[in-house]
Amino acid sequence: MRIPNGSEVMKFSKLYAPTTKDAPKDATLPSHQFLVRGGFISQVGSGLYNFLPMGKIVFDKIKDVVKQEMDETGAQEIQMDVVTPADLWKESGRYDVFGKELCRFKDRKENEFVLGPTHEEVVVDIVRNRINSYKQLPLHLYQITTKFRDEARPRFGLLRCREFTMKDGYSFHEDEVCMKKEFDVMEKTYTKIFTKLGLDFRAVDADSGAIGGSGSKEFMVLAQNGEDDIVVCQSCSYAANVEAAKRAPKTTSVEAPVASFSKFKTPDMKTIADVCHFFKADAFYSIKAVVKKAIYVDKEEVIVFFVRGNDELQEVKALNACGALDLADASAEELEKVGLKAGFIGPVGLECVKFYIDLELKEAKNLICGANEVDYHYVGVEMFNFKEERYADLASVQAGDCCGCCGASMYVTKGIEVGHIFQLGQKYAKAMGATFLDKNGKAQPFYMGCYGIGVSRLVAVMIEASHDEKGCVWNKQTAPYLLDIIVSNVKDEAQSAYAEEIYTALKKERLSVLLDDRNERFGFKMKDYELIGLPYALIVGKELEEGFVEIVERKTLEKSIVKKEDAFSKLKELLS
RNA sequence: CGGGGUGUAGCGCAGCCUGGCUAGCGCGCUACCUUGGGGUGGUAGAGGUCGCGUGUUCGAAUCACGUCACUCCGACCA
Repeated sequence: MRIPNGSEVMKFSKLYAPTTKDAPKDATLPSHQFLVRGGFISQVGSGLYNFLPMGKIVFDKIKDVVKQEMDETGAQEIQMDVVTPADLWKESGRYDVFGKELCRFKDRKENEFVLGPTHEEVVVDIVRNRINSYKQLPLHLYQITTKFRDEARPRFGLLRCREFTMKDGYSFHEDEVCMKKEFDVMEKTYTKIFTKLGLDFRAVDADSGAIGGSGSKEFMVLAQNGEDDIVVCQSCSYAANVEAAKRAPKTTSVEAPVASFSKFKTPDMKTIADVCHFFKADAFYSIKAVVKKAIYVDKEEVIVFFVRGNDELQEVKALNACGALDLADASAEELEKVGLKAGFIGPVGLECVKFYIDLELKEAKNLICGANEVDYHYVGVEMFNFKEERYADLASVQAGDCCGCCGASMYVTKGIEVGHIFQLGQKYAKAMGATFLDKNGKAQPFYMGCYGIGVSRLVAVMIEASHDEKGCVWNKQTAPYLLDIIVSNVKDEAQSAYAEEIYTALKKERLSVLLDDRNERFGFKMKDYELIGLPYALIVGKELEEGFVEIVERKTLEKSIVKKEDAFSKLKELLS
């Protein structure tokens, strides 16, 4: 039963929480195992999960935190349809761009629809022709609803589902300054939300992917099992997703292989290691060629990306540089077809394909690179005379690289994305013809921002961030109940009566408690308690005869013995 | 999308290679007894279109082909 302040009380004998000893065999992550074993969620199909009663309570609690903070900023909650006419997606141009993750279908009249993976198009449709003056701006609308993305490979339980719940907000502004202001408000708001949830997180610079726009920041919960690599500075506050990370230009103390420009025979030396060994040069002074097949809406094209020999290509950066929809590995045949000599590719004199060069190679000297001729390399290469547009940030920042802000060493860690905020600019408003009249009476496309939080994912993140080998360790903010009253032996009337009494008293105080009144053995109930992981337990057992009960803290599993008449006030203090 | 694997009771699995008794085991479930501070012990039970389809065969969970679902590694992923 849900009592008025939003907390819950329940008797375990009535609770639908099918706990199990065994986890599904595909559950590899703690959050997946414990949420299934603890009876919070159940899988219904690939990437599709049901929320059982306790999972639903946790979900609602997280949702409440998000909603409260959003409302605080003046954003207004709405609800958009999950089913969206495909025409809107064609208008924005994303119908072709979004790829197979966008689930498309037709109704009985053969009209095309999509299941919304995000709602920029719909929200623009909501405001266009209705907001028509700068006087009506800014405006921020948000929703907390179902999204569907047909993931290529759903996995990790709630962390990578096909159907999931997200809080997505969209703001409209008359100019960039106002948009940026809201962006900052959202950064602060998200910080409040994740702090309230008790998570260890960082706001990091990010790539904006298929959503588009210029500035974007991701909120990453630091967790070993994260899917994203984050670059973090050891000394200053700089942190970024590796897809967008910047660094101070790489340097080396190793002496340069000074030489005048010339061509050398390098038989069968196809790797950086081979070539550098041959010339006795550090890989820093070589140029690595990475060949990719870029996929565009209407064509495919082989493109070469050049980075330093001791760097790696960052694929997302490469993708952004060439503006393709996707990059795939190029096959040996494809290289041959366009005239590339695998193992001997270099930027000098390269004319048969489009290519990009990492920014850090600009104006570099004394380099070694392929001569675009089998078994030959150039030495003494100087990077001049390439067109400006050839240069782009392409290299992947690695652990040990120096921070671009303060120069200190940076390290790489794993994170789980729980929020992402974007400055969209006029991208969608322009594409969809959504304008307002500015102060000068001129029609302008809206400036937009968009802000997402993975609400259902957070249910799993809470556990990923807080568990032990026995099960979940919920904090008070998100626990399904705050306390489990464990009756050691329900056949002992004194124990049952005492437990019932304290349960009723706490219920009156509107504290969220669970009473384990099941006719099960003590060990069985304790295992369930530890698995479910409520913040506290009250054990009503054999010491009751002597006038004592025990309070257990889940986090430490420490037990403290208290007099039975002191338990109520002690618990009231702990749970409030 | 590329490469593997699996599908037999609610869950976890054996049986399949080498076709043939009534398809088993553990956990869970039901009833009774037992026990009552760490998933107690016992007795008796219930529960299965062997994913689906076609084929081979006297006979298919077992072999072949097809199909669907789930899943693992990788790629991908607001």
